[in-house]
Amino acid sequence: MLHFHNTENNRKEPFKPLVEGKAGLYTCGPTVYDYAHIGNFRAYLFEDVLRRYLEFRGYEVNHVMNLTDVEDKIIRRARETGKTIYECTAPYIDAFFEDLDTLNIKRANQYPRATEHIEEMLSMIRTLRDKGFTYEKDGSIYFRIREFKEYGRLSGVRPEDVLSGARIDSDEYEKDDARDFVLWKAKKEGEHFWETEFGEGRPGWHLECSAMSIKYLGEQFDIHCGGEDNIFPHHENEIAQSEGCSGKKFVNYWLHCRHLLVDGEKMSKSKGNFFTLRSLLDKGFHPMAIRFFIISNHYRSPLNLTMDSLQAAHSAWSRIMDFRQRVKERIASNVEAPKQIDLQREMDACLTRFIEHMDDDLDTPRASSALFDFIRDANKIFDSEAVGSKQAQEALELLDRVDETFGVMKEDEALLDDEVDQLIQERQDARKNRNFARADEIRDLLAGKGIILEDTREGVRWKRR
RNA sequence: GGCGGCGUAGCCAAGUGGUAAGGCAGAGGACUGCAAAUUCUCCAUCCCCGGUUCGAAUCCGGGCGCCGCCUCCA
Repeated sequence: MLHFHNTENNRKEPFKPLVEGKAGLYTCGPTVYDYAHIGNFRAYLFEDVLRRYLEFRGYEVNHVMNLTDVEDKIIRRARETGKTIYECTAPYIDAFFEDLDTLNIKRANQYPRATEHIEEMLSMIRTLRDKGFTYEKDGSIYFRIREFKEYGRLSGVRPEDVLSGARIDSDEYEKDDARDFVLWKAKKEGEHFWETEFGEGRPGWHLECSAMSIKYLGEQFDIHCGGEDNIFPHHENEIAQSEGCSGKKFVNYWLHCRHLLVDGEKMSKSKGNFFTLRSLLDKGFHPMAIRFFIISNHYRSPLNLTMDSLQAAHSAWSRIMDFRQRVKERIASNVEAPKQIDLQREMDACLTRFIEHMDDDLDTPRASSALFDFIRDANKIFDSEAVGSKQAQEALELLDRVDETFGVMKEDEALLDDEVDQLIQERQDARKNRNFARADEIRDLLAGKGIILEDTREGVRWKRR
């Protein structure tokens, strides 16, 4: 039985979807004013694993991720550069989707954009106004949290505590109460705006997620995710708005991932520990190693990224890929052999443990240990030469089954240029003639090009890096 | 100040009452022309102090240390 840790009550609960066999999933997406950083991708990877595992478990998932394409920083940049907000965000939207592909993140069913859902947001404001949740001040519309009795249900932040915080900053917009949040922001001079019944302005950030999730998933849906920093105030405010409108329970399961740290500290540009996916790739890290590093840690634990930990993840990932390669070679060899009962038992155990651990709030670290245990035991059996092609095929199917969720076993295009191909041939000839000096010379040369050679009984095998 | 989380081997990281998964790194052995890959062996008593219990990394209390949120930052 699948269980999730629900932020709302801080407990693990069995997952019961609203509709049998289906799962509605909303995940807070990027603000597209810059390249997403690796911390953002931790959240998207966690959500990808969640979505993949739900599908693995037979759920039909409707996954919606928003693109925040209008907010203060975007508007500021547009004003500074003289471009439209759409011109400012377009390149980063493209980059975002490229990065998703790089990390083998499955596409959501919908990527609604804030700018295309202004009407839905206005409609919510209208309803909230009619129900007495809002007030207007200087052209902006605010949500009065006092009117929503359950405010604080998700985060545990009690309204009366918010004010005691030392860092309340409300100088930009005047509110009745610093704890209230804005639904509609009056435009300032030179800013992008929409002409509406509430005046010229733009939507507040929290509103878009409520409007779009309700539009695509309904007033009630199963799962809503984001990074831990979204718990308060963003998701707390979403609940207030959404439930204020509908009068119904908005979301049944709130899942949040902890932050990714770099060298033990929160990423920030000023500390110089700020990485985009692209900058890590430039340092030579393999995208699948980055993916494995992130998904093989538990999503509710802080994750500390260091160059060493990425390197270690690469080694671990290589172990998986080396084994997979070995299995594929065995399949291709067309060897007949009686079925290995031991291997069958290990395969069954691997899948059983994998499911058991993933069912337990997506315990990917333990799920991966089930995989590694299998790889070790299977390698041992393969060493004995006792596995036939047919059973190797079954082993490959098991790996693929696991990878439906992990998504780390994406292979590189297996292309070698002619020069490298010739060098490998030349080295094989040299080895035959026992000219090991030349053979080693070539191996070192190729290593310098990032190509690693392994001499196996079946012949030479190569891989990158 | 308020809310929440964490502290397990050199590093990463599971494990929430019965005598510590897994990965990386390291040492040694097997295999190999040498490597690589693979495999075998070795490598912790769980921040500190009390308490509960037949029994605690796991529960309770108190410390110490670290982190996040309370700013439209996943």
